[in-house]
Amino acid sequence: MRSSRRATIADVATSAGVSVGTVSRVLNDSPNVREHTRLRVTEVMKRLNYRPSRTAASLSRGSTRTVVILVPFLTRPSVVARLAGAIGVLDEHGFDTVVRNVETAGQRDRHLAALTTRQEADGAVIVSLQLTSIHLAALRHSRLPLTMVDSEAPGVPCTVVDDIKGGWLATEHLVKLGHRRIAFIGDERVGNLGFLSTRRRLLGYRRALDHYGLGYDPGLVQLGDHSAAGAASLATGLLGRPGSPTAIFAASDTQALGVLAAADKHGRAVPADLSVIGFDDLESAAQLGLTTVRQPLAESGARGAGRLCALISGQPVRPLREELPLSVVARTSTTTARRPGRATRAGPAAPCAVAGLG
Amino acid sequence: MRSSRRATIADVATSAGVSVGTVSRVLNDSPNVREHTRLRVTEVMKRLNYRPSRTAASLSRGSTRTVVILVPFLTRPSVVARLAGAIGVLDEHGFDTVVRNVETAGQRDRHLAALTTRQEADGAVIVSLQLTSIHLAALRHSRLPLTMVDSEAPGVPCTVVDDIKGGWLATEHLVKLGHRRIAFIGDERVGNLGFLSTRRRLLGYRRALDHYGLGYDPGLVQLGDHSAAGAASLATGLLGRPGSPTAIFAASDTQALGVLAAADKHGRAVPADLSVIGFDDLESAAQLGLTTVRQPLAESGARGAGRLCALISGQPVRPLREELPLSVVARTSTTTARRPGRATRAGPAAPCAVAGLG
DNA sequence: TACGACTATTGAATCGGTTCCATGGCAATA
DNA sequence: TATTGCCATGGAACCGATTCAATAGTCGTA
Repeated sequence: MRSSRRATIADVATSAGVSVGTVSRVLNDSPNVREHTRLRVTEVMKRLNYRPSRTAASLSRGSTRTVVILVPFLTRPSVVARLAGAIGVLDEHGFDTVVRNVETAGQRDRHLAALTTRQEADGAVIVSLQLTSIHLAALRHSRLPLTMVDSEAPGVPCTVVDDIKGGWLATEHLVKLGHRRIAFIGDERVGNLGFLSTRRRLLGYRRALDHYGLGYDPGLVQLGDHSAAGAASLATGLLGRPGSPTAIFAASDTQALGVLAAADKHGRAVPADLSVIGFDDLESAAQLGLTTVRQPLAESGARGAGRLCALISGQPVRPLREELPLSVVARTSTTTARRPGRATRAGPAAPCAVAGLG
Repeated sequence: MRSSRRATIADVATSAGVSVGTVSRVLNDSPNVREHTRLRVTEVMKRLNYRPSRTAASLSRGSTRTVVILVPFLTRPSVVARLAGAIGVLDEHGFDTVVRNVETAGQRDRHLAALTTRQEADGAVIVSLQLTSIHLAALRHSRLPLTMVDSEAPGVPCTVVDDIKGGWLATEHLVKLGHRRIAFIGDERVGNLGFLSTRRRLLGYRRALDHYGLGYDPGLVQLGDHSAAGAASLATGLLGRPGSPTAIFAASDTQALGVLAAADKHGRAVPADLSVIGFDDLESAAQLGLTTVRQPLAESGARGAGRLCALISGQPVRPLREELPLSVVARTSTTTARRPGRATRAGPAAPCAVAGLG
């Protein structure tokens, strides 16, 4: 009658009449085990309902085969896409992925502290979070293998896109369609959190306006929270007053969705009366016919994870800063601007799919 | 000159002139440490750049403070909502969450096997995955604390909704608006994976049709893949032929979104010419004015996680099977059916927000 | 027959904590 | 002053694997 406690490698060894070393070799598929021995051991393992302890293995091996990924605002579609890309690669490499979600500055600091003050994982991927120099110093000091995705820090391998260029591309797309009054709708950073990328897209927007000789009207730049609803109310504000824009660049597809809803509410047909361009190229963008700036979301996560695996196994990662491409995907939410005298009404102007704002 | 190897608890103990037991007590905030001693030890820890090993602690403590969550199709918004709910609760309880994503039957089996054949975590949450009796037997045999969310198995604490009732509610909503030709668009299960819930919603749909004396037309039931694009093409098929439905019930909001796009493409105004109801109540549903059957997604994950924590700490979880409520959220994508003679055109029929199908 | 080469296996040290038992010191009580 | 009890601490066993040096066994070859 076996005691109720779990069987250990020692129990298996005893029961099979071999040493623990041999059992360990069986567990790890070492070639140096006679077939006959291997069979006997596996059989005993089954009989004793033996389950090797990953913890014990980690301790003696000195590595956990676990990686932490730190993401802000897990539920945002763009974040999930990156996360899924990362988890897929890590899984292929035999790593478990611990996901830590950050929604407040407090959470961010707590999780970053955990990363540096405890020895928990073989490495970490940090997504879309900007680090202060204090955080960075602590991370460096901890010697934890680290990569970053969609944000960067000196000396840390990172995978990014050029958000300034992205802002430029979106704006340029609208300018070349003849738009002159182009608004920008984005999200504000709350509590020193949130995505830095909006700021950079805004910068690209301003540079493009400047480059094409269009004046910058601060009244056309509206920042709120990241939700579609937030963007919708900002757009409502823009569209409800005189001199409203003929085109809106939203800093994310999620916000562009809100803009579309607001346009609907105002009876502004898209794209005939209002052009809208987003950012990210989520699945729903394709679905809604939203013109957008595409960035490789899943791939960014995959690359960040892949580079971390390389780092952990001691391979060099180069280049330290890796930039993925952006491109405008033109769909049916943007078209040429109407001349002031309402001369042309160009481009496809399909009828309505959706009614009202929830 | 310290060697380059990490400082251990023994190093700290020696350097602070105390025993490892005392250092451990400091680490774990035991009250039985003199303030003076505590200070000295913490100071040495800082000086030596000491980072306690979570692995070693797990091994000697006998628990990992880690939980595995198994989810299918991580990128689906409904799944993410559940996941985020679960991670939030687990984090509050001090658990790390290892996320394993399942997209194929092979992955499912591999991950389930890992759960049962190795000792890796203190517990697991399984989301939306149907288990065979073999899986279940293995899980039982492994004695791993386990809860399920959005799927169930005998003897396992689970948190679910009544999908049959949900299907009924959606259909009833349409019937009561006067619709007689109501189509169902859902996703097929591929490779014995995918969500069982669609089947059950379809069942509810059939029962409601039957209850209200409407005949069942198999031609009005279309199953494809889960994507919005897939649903769009199914809807296109339905709308393009004679005797097309006046209302469509989509098994998820994602698919409803595709239906809306298809309606748009066909020049069918929603809701005037076609009513659409979805399922889940994602954020985008609210945004698009989509009528839908709401289920508490984040809460389901949170409850599954909470019940797992209780299970791990040895508390009883009751009831074993817990059902969360469903409700119809009426927005502007459904309205009363037009009489055959096109007499009335009731309900709000707002103009268009979006143009075309990507 | 003896030697070397190679393979399968043993046994013990090791990883870095937690926890329990024993102990010494100090204060309160008799 | 002796006894009781509590509190802070020391010391060692223990968690369950991996790994490495040492050993026993096998085979081929000179």
